[in-house]
Amino acid sequence: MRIGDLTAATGASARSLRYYEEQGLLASERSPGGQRHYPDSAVARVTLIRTLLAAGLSSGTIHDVLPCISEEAIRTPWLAERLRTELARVEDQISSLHRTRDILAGLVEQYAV
Amino acid sequence: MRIGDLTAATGASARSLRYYEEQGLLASERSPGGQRHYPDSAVARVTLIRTLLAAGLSSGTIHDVLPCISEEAIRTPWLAERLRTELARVEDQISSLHRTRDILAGLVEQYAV
DNA sequence: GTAAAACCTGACATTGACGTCAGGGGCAAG
DNA sequence: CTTGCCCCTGACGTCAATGTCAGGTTTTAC
Repeated sequence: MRIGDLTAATGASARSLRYYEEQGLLASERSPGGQRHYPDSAVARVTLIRTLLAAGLSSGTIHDVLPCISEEAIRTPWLAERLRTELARVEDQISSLHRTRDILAGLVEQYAV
Repeated sequence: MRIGDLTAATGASARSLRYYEEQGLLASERSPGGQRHYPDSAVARVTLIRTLLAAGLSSGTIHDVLPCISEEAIRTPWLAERLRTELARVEDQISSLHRTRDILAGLVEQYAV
């Protein structure tokens, strides 16, 4: 599939897809004319990238962590540590969001009276 | 208390506190010489602001929503709707983070073997 | 073969919550 | 009264993901 198809399938803009590639998150092959060509698996890949981005992981972090998701990759203890760090960060963020939700929910309830 | 005390008490930089004030999130009185002076309640206020910012609310949104937390404020249906919108957004974000956590936790588990 | 649609690279613009620096005052202690 | 520290405003810098525009090439459809 070409880049337009991938934007349609994922909702990510062409600009974003090129950016993901530039950051080493997404691979593409090129047609003789230089146009990007993606395998079908790219749809899932992009979706995953966007999920992680939405969770606040930086593209750099995703770059470090993603290869070991798709390819069976380098299992260094450094990477394991990195994963644990990110996991802790995400869990902190979840607790913080729970507090915020409670604050907002409390307000909404007040206004429902 | 002066701005330095408030930074010490909250962890927010002086720059941030001035920014919050500029955005209408935080009030201060001024000494004759023009220096900011805060009541003790400002500590809780700043903490709350930071919690909401960390949850991804913009300063504009917080500005719309905060008054009704501290002061007993204008209960317009518009505000109620706004609160519900933000609540929904935060809950979406929580689900998204749960997915991310599961992805990361799965990876961490793999590496624990 | 030609027009239209899709794509390319490269570069500058944007947004939000700050950092940081410059140049200048306020204020308590000695 | 001056020294040293805290504070002021204003303005420009930053960072990350993305928008956007320009100018040119490739692919598709007829």
